[in-house]
Amino acid sequence: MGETIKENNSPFYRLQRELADRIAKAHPGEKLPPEPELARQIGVARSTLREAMRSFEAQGLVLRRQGAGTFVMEHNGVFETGLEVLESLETIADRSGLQVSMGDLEIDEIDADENLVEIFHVKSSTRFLRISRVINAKGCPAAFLMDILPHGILLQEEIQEKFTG
Amino acid sequence: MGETIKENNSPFYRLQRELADRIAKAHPGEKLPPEPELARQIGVARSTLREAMRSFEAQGLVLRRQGAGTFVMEHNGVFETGLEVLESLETIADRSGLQVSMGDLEIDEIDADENLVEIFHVKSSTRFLRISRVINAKGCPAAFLMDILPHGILLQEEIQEKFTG
DNA sequence: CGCAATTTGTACGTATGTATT
DNA sequence: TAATACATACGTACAAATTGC
Repeated sequence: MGETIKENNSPFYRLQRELADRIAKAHPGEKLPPEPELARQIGVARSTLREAMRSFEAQGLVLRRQGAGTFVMEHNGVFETGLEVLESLETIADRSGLQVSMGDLEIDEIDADENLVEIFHVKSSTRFLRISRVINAKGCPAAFLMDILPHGILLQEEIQEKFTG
Repeated sequence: MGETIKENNSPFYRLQRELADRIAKAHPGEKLPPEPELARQIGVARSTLREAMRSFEAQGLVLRRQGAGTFVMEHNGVFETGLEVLESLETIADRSGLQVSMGDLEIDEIDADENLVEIFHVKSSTRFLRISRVINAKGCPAAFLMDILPHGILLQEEIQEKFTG
């Protein structure tokens, strides 16, 4: 009966371990292999890989840019300032006996509008990183938080471009 | 300032709106049609439907149980953690070792746009409180934070209904 | 209790669209 | 312009959990 136990060799579990390992070993800003190749290396379909990768993106561990690639996003410096909002929220929630959790997390890139250009003193072509998330209290959406950061803070490549240009 | 949240005309967004409509019209605890049938009704593939449904589950609007079905979880109660959230943002600055100071602070009221309607599941006429601020690190603007909170909506009645039913 | 139907979960493969380089 | 790479969408098959008989 129990001979052919269904171990955790399930593709899903192995996928997450494999991905977490590769992300952990990669340096911040490093680009992961293209999805088709990475999927082939791990031994899963690309659509399956994307399902797993989606959760990593939701955790803010990677940034996927269409046409560019998937980049490792180790939190560093100012970047955590925004996300630490969540921790402090939980601290407050514990005091008041509320249950607070983070709902939808969306990370994308935007072009600087007038306000951002004025605030950060950058050119209008500058790309910004936007982190949007919903804070749920007792299962209900209670707040919508949005952080906008200069994209260069996270990707060292663009920092160099900034200095050259 | 212009709407910096999102401008989305993609067909995927239309599917989300279709789903949001179905969920809105359903009563709390009601069971949605099976995925294959619901996908057929809307006119998309089941896998596509699931992609959209995933975000709704992440927001706590629906509960999906394998083997059982997808149930509407629309508890609409939101309470007043707003002010505490604001104070917590200042706490973050103190906690991080960075020399962080708050720059421009702007507090105003806005009408819910499509995104907020979808996130908080409220009517489009609902007013929200928006707090915008600039965080300065090392003398330079490092982040732009925006918090959007419901403006005094509280319905605990429906929460109790959930426990009774 | 077992068994089968129902329903969501997982995985794959293919094709096409869109953004980036 | 062309190649690259992620995004979207569809369809299929099977696995796993739930429900009801």
